[in-house]
Amino acid sequence: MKNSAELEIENQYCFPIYAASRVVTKLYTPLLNELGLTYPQYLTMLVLWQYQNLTVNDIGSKLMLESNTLTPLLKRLESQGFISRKRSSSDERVVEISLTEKGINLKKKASYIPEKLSCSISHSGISQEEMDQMKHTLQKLIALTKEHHCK
Amino acid sequence: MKNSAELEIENQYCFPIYAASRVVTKLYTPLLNELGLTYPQYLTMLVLWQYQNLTVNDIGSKLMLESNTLTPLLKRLESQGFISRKRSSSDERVVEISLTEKGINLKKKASYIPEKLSCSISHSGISQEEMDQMKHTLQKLIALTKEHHCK
DNA sequence: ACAAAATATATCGCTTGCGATTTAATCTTC
DNA sequence: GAAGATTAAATCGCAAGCGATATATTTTGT
Repeated sequence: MKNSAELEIENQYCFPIYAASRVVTKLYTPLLNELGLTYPQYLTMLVLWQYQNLTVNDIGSKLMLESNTLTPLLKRLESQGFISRKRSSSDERVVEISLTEKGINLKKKASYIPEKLSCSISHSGISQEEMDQMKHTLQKLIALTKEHHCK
Repeated sequence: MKNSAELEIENQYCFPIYAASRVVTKLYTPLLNELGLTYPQYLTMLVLWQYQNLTVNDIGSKLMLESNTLTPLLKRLESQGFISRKRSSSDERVVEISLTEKGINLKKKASYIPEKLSCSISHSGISQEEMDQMKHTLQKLIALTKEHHCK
């Protein structure tokens, strides 16, 4: 079997993104367990804390998720009592998501999470500058969604 | 509601990793569909093409996955005829994974994938240097798995 | 005004990913 | 060499994630 370096796992550029994504989720997990949230649920709460009232589509465009993922996730947040879901009266296709009192209060409990996470990350020896640079590069990658393909 | 910048989605450092990971998977998907593989299955095949014979644990340590994820995935690769699974005779706890003829042949069909992907990525305007830098940072993050926590 | 297109959400079926536990085999230690 | 610890896979249950499709509503074009 030919040994092509391009197919070696160590030479993959995308594998570290996949692996790091799972590592990050695991860093969040113990913190989020205390709030009763998963990581995608936490991201959803983040945008709701920031914008208060959003439609399913609004949330989806901020998180790059669609209704096939969000609808069940939002139903779980609803059954936990953090949000409420209501059909818009002006457009019956739209479901408006809003925070309940319990959902609003959760923000206080979540406020220390970013700090805890930066603490964890600082142990990896990644500087703020490095983190900013990485974020910038990742955002270029993310922008690829809106485009074309190579044949 | 207090508006703490740290909880704003745009200021999250980990969200881009999560989002980029899904973007990358979507870039691979049309290419891998032609081979009949998913992205995690492709990663598994990569390490098998490189090392030929590995145990479930070996694959897991290279991909940072455990048997609860790998066992079903490997059974799917087996039912597709790409690999075979056999209990080790020297240690009956161990399952040895090896490539079938069909699995070996798949490597040829996969050989053009890295090139196609770099083509896609080059459209994002990310330089090779930038990609290397990002990989390096991500690997530091990944190394956090092996550690400690912040209280 | 009415048919067709577009839009928003939901549903279905499948694969991943993982925490927790189980089962079976091997290793340690006495 | 038997008891207890360790190890390797597998199993279970659940939440994501997503392609494909369905359903309902609104918009558009004529």
